[in-house]
Amino acid sequence: MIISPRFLDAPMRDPVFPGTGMAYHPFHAHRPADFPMSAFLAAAQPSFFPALTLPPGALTKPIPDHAIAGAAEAGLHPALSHHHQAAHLRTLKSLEPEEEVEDDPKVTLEAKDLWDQFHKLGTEMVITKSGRRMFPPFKVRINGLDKKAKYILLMDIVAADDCRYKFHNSRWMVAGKADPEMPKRMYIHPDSPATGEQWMAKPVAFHKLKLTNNISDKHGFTILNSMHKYQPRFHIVRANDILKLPYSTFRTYVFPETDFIAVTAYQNDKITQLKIDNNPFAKGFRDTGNGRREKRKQLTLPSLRLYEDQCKVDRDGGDSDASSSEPATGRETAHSPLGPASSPLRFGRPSRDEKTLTDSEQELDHQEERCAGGSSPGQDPHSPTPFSPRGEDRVKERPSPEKKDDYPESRKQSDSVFSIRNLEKDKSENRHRKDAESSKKDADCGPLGAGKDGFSPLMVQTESPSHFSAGHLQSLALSGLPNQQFFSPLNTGQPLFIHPGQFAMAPGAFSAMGMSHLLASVSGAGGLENGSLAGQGSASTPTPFPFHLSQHMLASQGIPMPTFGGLFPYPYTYMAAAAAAASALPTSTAATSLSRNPFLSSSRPRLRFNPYQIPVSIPQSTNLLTTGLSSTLNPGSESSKSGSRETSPGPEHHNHKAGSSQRSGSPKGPLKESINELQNIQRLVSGLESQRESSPCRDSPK
Amino acid sequence: MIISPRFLDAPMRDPVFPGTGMAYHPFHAHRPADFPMSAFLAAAQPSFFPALTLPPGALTKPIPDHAIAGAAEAGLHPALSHHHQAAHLRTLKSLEPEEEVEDDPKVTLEAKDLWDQFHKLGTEMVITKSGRRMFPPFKVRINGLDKKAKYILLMDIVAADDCRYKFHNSRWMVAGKADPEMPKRMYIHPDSPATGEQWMAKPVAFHKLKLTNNISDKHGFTILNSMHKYQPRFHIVRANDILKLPYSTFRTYVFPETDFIAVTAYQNDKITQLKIDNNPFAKGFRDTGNGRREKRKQLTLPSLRLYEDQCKVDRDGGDSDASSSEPATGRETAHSPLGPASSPLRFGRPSRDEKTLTDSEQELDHQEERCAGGSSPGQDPHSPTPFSPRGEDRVKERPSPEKKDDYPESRKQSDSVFSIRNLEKDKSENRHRKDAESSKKDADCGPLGAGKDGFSPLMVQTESPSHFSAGHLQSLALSGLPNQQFFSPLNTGQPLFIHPGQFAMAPGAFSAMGMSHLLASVSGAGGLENGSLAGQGSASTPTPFPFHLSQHMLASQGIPMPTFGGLFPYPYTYMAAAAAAASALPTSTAATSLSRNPFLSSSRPRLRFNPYQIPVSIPQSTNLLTTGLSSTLNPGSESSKSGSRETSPGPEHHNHKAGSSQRSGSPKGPLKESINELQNIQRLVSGLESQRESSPCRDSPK
DNA sequence: AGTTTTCGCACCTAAGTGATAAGT
DNA sequence: ATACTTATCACTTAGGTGCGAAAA
Repeated sequence: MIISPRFLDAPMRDPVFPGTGMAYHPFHAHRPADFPMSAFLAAAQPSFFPALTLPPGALTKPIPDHAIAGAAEAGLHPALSHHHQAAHLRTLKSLEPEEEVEDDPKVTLEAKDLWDQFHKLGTEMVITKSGRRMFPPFKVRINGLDKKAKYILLMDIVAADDCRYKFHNSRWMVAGKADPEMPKRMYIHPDSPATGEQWMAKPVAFHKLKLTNNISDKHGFTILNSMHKYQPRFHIVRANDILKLPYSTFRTYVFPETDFIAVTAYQNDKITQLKIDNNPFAKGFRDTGNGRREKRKQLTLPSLRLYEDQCKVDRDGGDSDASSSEPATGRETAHSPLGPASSPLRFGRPSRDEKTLTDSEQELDHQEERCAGGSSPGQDPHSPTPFSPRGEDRVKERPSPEKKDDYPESRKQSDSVFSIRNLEKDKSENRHRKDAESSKKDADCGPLGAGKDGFSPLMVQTESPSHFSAGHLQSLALSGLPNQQFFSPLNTGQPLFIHPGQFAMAPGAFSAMGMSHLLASVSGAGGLENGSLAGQGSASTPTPFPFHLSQHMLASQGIPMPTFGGLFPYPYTYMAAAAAAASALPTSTAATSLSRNPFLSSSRPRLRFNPYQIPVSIPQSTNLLTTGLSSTLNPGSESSKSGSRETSPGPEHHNHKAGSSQRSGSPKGPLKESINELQNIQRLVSGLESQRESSPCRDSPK
Repeated sequence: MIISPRFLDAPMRDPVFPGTGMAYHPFHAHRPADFPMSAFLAAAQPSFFPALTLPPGALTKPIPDHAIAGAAEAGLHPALSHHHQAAHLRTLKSLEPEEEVEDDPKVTLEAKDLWDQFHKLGTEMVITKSGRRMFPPFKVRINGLDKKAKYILLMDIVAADDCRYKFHNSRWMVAGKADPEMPKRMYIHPDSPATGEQWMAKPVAFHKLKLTNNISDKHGFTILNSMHKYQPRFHIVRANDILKLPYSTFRTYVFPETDFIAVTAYQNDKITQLKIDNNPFAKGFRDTGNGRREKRKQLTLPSLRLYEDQCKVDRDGGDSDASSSEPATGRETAHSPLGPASSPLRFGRPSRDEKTLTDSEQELDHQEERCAGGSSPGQDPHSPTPFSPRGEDRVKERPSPEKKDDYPESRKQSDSVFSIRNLEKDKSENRHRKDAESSKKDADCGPLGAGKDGFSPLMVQTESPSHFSAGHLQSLALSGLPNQQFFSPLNTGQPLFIHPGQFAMAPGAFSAMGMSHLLASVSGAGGLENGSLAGQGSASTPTPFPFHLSQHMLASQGIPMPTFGGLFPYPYTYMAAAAAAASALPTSTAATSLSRNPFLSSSRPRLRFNPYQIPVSIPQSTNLLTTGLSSTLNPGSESSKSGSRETSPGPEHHNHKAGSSQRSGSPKGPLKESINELQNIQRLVSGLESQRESSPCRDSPK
């Protein structure tokens, strides 16, 4: 009743793309044409649209016949899609309907070296009332999509743990339990939906996503709690319409090096300086003898390669999310002849810093400390050097700080992918990197050593049957790659029990280009607020209850839902909460994707889910479920190895702190039951035990 | 053989929306699901997308059930689109599939008064190598769409006549025959496709369209010839996918007051000053006692209401085409509580300046002069006053120059529509407006009198059967509203024989939001390049030949096709060239829509067409066909009256210079034949004689 | 008293604008 | 020399940054 066993005993296919370190997820699902459509809202109005841009040369390639297929997908009758191809002009393959080509997305983080530099220091992101961008821009390069299929790309930011932090004695410390979560919002990339070919053409940037601490934000910005740690996530959904989002498979990627602590004012001067040195908009604060830079001191590092220098290479083909004002952050597209200026090191054979997994797990008992240390190693000494040399060797060459020449490397996406493969295979080594050496020194080594630590995205793929019972909670395993000082797997097992309707989009995203309908909400099964778990009652039936959103505003970035509770007085089917993150997957290579877990990666049937929580009565309760199933890969586990867990709960992982189950704060009476149900499901799905009752953060460790 | 008679004797429905002056075009066409898809290209890549923005509050309205219908349109099975509506939440109407609701688009030009001010002086648009926006931004307000249906909105700029101009003695003079046309590009509004509701929510702006004189432009900008006169056109296409564009019905609207002469440097100081005074980006050049403004002299008009003042009212809900950098041009949206600051006068009962038609026609022999006078009345004295008072009376009141208060007026779109109706009925009057009084005086009166001259858009609607033979050339009649000094009907009968594939979009428009496929080209029938007219041979058969575009680049604004010729070595079916413009329609009110012509406006079968030329071997030859059928409304002709022309050639119009048939420069040997064929077709279709062999512009009249 | 948040500010990028002077 | 074109410039809007003082 809780969960159909078919999800568990489905035959598993090779979950791992051979040698890539990326999850291999053949996609055969047909567009859910036969899926009951339920509650969808489409009231967006075109407005204020910065226009979309296609880079020169985008169409230069021979005409893809998939265009035709695409036409069919777009609503044309397939039979009408291909006629009389001018044979002499055709440079393309076949005219057959070409149904549902399998895809196998491989995602790499752009500017990984920059992210690593920040991560070493404990990344901080300023959140303001008016909304603030993330500075190291979240940008990914994608491969392995079905060129003809349409995809919707999304991003969200979830709590990385259950702690509140404070910056004390120049380092981040846990300062208690997390505050109530803010309403979650899913940011839909404004280009969505677009074809795989389009997405793969250049790095996909999410510059338009803005962070705010304004709980009553009306722009659709992502609302965060200051002094809390967060983990951005990236989702790929194969769907040609936003309306299908709730019923589609989400493939989720997590890059542990992109976690950060939200702040209203920078705490760590090194972070500040790193931002100033790399963010072109902060150029005015650089120590270029202009005076007036008191606070900056000696932090400026002469040899530090500035991020903006890497960028600006590709002026023409901006990033896909680039808006008019994204000076340098989006410049290193592979599309450009100069190629992505972003982390060249990143593409080299990744140094294998894997295996830290085991070590990380051993740190379980230091929960609080780990919470703090995870992102603020500013003071911690781990020598980063050991790895960089090797990685560099395999790469063309270590690019000079002043490089603009990463073109050769950037151009080869295959290279980057390849590096990932190697990563996967090298996981036997475990290296501890000295965390940032204080002040300038660490900055120097950053681009080199830090650039190629073995971080890889963790991937989770779920497929939600429309009548998904209870919701399969999946945990997003974070590849807690022991980059340098990777304290331990993050408690990324954030409760992902978010209202499915919480989608946010870039300005205008919904209104135009096929996104015209506003997905105000999605249907959910079972009335959670009534105390019944979604998986029960109507939840198990494929008859979702459509519901209308009485959304109060349409923001430039999305459709913020009013806070949970009271908004959805009627029962609805939720597809499933996405995986709360499993605790960090220590193996860097294996960490690339949760899908390696045979269970999760089984190509079909997959789980569909909305990576959000089921709406609950009160905002605080949104985090009811902490994923007990931190389906982390065992250290050193090979892709093939993961297959052993197929239908059984699988090997429990040792990371105790993985999913912190149900926060004490939120679960209400009736919800408890639901939670238990969900947890059971989780266990089944993930094959991991979900015990952890206590919050990982007892209180301030100090 | 040339053209199927069914187009001619189709029963006509009331072509005119009662009292609106707008064409009434009931739309029952089903999305061409059964239309043979042929050559389509879909290779766009997401890139550099300024994000789209949805204004806060866009979703505030009750959830539209059409959202569901929209979902069905988007590719979902209709049967699956509506389920279990949560009755208690539903504020909407019915759940029925709601198929194909008729629409009746009414389009009004935004900031008409500003346009009029410029037009009086002879609008000049700077074109640069790097691309330049139009200053009075082309912006329209739309009504009467099917809220649930999806539409693609387009804009293009076609030659207004066949002349080359020079600015001599402070006035524009014809200086010979037009230079070879540049490759045409169709600009697709980046928000396309979007629902009628979305388009109607606020004025639709085309700010992102850029003009250039760089023939090798790689951005997709619209390429124009300097010193030539052009006429922007606006198109509404009911289609939910760009791929269907070539097979869809184009409803074309022409606003005569938006014509302009392309220049590389301003010639008329008054134009310069008007731009400076109204364009916020040129604020730095205003005579605000800053000194350094030598050339500006006394042109600054104290009482002149600045365009930018009108704008800025609606900060939040930007225009639909507004990008990040569109300071003031797109601010007067009706969406805003303050309402559109744009021409309030425009909405009043339009003054009936009609009837000038006859007069204009009488000026036929002064072709050269008319060419010149049409847009450069700077020196010509025609008293504008006669009309303005009346128009003002009907309007609320003449807004004060410093008004910000047009909110009350702007808010009532119904008003604007109503005014148009009146316009239509008032066409019996013909008024000559004094052209701009020289220097400041005219500027003063501009906002008043000029603001409400009877300009209305001309509308042409065609429906192209996929197997459209030869192509039905339709002429776009320009309502040569004798605003002030409307010299005469413009030779808007520009050859619209453009390659159907010449579409340009705003940056990224193609890549995302459902526009992901790039429409690189469309199919055409018959091998034009082979010397056979499209209407012949395969043209008459419904089997279009798909062809692939070997386009060399994808520009930010579109997919520029390589210049005509050599690109499409294979035969293809072209849908039909859109109307070359009929010469000016003197009647202002009648001019609102060509559809009033019974022939053109017959609701079904309508003609489908691509408002572009069939590709020809050489760029110059693109203008092979000058529309012989300048289907202009006869002066004072009522909508019902136009019905007489239905199948017969109809009353020939007196405007000799209307369609200048085949330019001497381009037509090559084999093309000649095709041209003749097309001309014949034109005659049949338009019921107008297409004689005029000689170019309207003999040479410099002076 | 200490920490965190807010606000205005100066400084930046990005891009639209006409003037000007130099080309053609 | 004329007439038009081009590049550079100063100036603008719009918006992203961190600073620093003030507020909470």
